Amino acid sequence: MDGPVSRRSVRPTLETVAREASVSRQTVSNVLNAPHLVSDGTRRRVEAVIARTAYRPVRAGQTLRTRRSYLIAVGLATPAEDRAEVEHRFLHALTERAELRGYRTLLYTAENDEAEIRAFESLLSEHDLDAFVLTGTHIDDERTAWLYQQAIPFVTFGRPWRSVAQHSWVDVDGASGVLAATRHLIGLGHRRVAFLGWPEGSGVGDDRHAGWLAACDEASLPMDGLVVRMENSLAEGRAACAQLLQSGDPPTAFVCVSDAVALGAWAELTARGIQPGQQAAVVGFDDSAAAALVGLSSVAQPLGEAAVACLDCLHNLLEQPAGNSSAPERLLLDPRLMLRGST
Amino acid sequence: MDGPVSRRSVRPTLETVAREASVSRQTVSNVLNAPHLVSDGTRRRVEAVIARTAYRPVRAGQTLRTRRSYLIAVGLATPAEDRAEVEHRFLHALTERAELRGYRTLLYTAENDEAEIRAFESLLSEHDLDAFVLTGTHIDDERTAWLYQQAIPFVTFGRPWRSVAQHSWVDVDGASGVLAATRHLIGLGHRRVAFLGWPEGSGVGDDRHAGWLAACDEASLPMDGLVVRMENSLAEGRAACAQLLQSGDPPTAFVCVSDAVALGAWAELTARGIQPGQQAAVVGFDDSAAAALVGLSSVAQPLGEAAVACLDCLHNLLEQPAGNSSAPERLLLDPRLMLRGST
DNA sequence: ATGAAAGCGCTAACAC
DNA sequence: GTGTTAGCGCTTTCAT
Repeated sequence: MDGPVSRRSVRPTLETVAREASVSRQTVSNVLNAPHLVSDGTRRRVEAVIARTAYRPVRAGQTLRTRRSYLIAVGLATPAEDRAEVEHRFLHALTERAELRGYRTLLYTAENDEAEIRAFESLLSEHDLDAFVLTGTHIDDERTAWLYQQAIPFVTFGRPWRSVAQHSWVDVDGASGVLAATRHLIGLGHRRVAFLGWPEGSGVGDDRHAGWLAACDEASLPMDGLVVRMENSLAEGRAACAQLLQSGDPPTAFVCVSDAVALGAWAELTARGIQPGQQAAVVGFDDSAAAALVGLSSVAQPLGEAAVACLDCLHNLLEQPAGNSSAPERLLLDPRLMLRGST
Repeated sequence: MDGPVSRRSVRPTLETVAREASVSRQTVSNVLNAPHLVSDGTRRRVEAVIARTAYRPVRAGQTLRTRRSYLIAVGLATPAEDRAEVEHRFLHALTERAELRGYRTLLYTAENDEAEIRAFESLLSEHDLDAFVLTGTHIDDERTAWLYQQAIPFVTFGRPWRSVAQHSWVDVDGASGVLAATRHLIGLGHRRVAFLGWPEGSGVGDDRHAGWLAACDEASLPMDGLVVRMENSLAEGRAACAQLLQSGDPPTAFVCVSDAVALGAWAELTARGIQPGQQAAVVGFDDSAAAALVGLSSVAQPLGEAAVACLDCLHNLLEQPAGNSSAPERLLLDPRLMLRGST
């Protein structure tokens, strides 16, 4: 096998291509960026040289000139046991689709809003980032306010919760997902359907709760004493399930705000010898690997679609003729109910 | 609140700073990149102006001149239920630590070696990537061969398995992790300790198997009929556990090659009314969220350390005076046994 | 120790 | 439709 060899052997530039095709550098540039300005003959001749020499424009030159980097920044959430999977799948879809459009995704980390804004500043001034994709939107989000104020292109995966900033966003309709799940359980004959949720006040949690509410309401099912709120953990989900089972008229189905909580309920049922899917039903949210592993039905977010939608939003912001800023887009995607053994 | 405002208001350049500090652009550049060449007085004066104007060098200019982008590319694995968590934690640590050293991480995706090499090419020629971090090394890895042949700086998280390419790598000592786990079980009094592993031939799986082998060997414990090999899934782990339990002299402990397999064993034991941690023991590998959720003991990879080590390797490759390529580094990190209820 | 000149690769603006 | 000129922000080289 050959040993290492310098990779700097031949590196065609615009100049090289121009010379070989007997045109000016500008014409080569036009073939690439504004082909309609070039006559067919010239265009083909230049394209042939480009293909033969495997010429590729150097981004740094373009960036220096145009202030566009074709780089999109994405924040990487601090590893909290629960978010990793969703984050990973979204990121993968986003990166893969961005590549198709000639963009690359750049990662950054930040512990809080303030740190994230500092990250924006340095990303912007150093690498001329074209746009940002934010996740984990929350009430009083300083990040979106800052970006909006600076007129920097961005989109959030997660709708704004009481935000002053006008911006494009993409989100998954949690209420609709939970509604579908609850309806399914009701259709199966369940008449006492419990909801294991997060404490009130988190936009996402309240949204999912609303879906359960709507389903029970439309079927005129009881709701009193069937809601338990807790932090997001298996242990708490398990305890909540136990608590409900001990009540006089226990539920037969458990709709859960997350897979962690649902797995807790699942564990409690199993421990009591109650087979999920037979004598009782459980549904989670997020379609995690663990859910698939134990056969837990769960509401799956369309992460690939969400990523594409985010890129569409950015496209509209970035490829817009300057000054002509169109209205922000809002897109709510429907999740999909993944049915497994637990229902 | 104020409406959006153009962010192009003031953008100090070297020129700006030079003028305000009454020095040449070159001196400002030296203050930043070679402070020892500048007299104390001048340096302080220039630094003051830099601070006041919040000047930051534009990477595109530097990159154009020096062919260094301060960008490190990392491949994002295709979402396979199992890898997401490890990948996410490694990526987070890598990005966070890279930022501290003035580097940013750029993501790319690729379905296979060939596609990944094409990604290298375009990343290199377009964005002048400084280095690559690869994961998921495997036998006959074309990626490392290519990078090595092109003399491009890179490091792998995962040791080379029969590779011709000489390169720096960082890996976690799976054998040592499983050895520690098995020893722990033996110390607890278990005399028939089973190993649930992957099919032979995967470097990683064989490595972990070797740890179990060594522990049983040193304690003169039986090994015959105590190994079951399977694909990585909960279902197969469960079946394997059931199969072993039905044998004449069933094992009392199960050392597993992954959390997925271990969770399968855990599920089978629970279903049979055998309490993991009481009448039987189970240990997994990777310290996944699911393991923490159900109280499964597991071997945890030191992902943060691994990320730092990868960056150290890259540092040595990148900051090296040209031509003076030091020998590749190899680093095997010890994992940590996370003890929970299942043992 | 500091400054001046040149040029990295590219495209905007304008001339023809 | 094509070429010429200028310059994006930075660092290398060389002169002082």
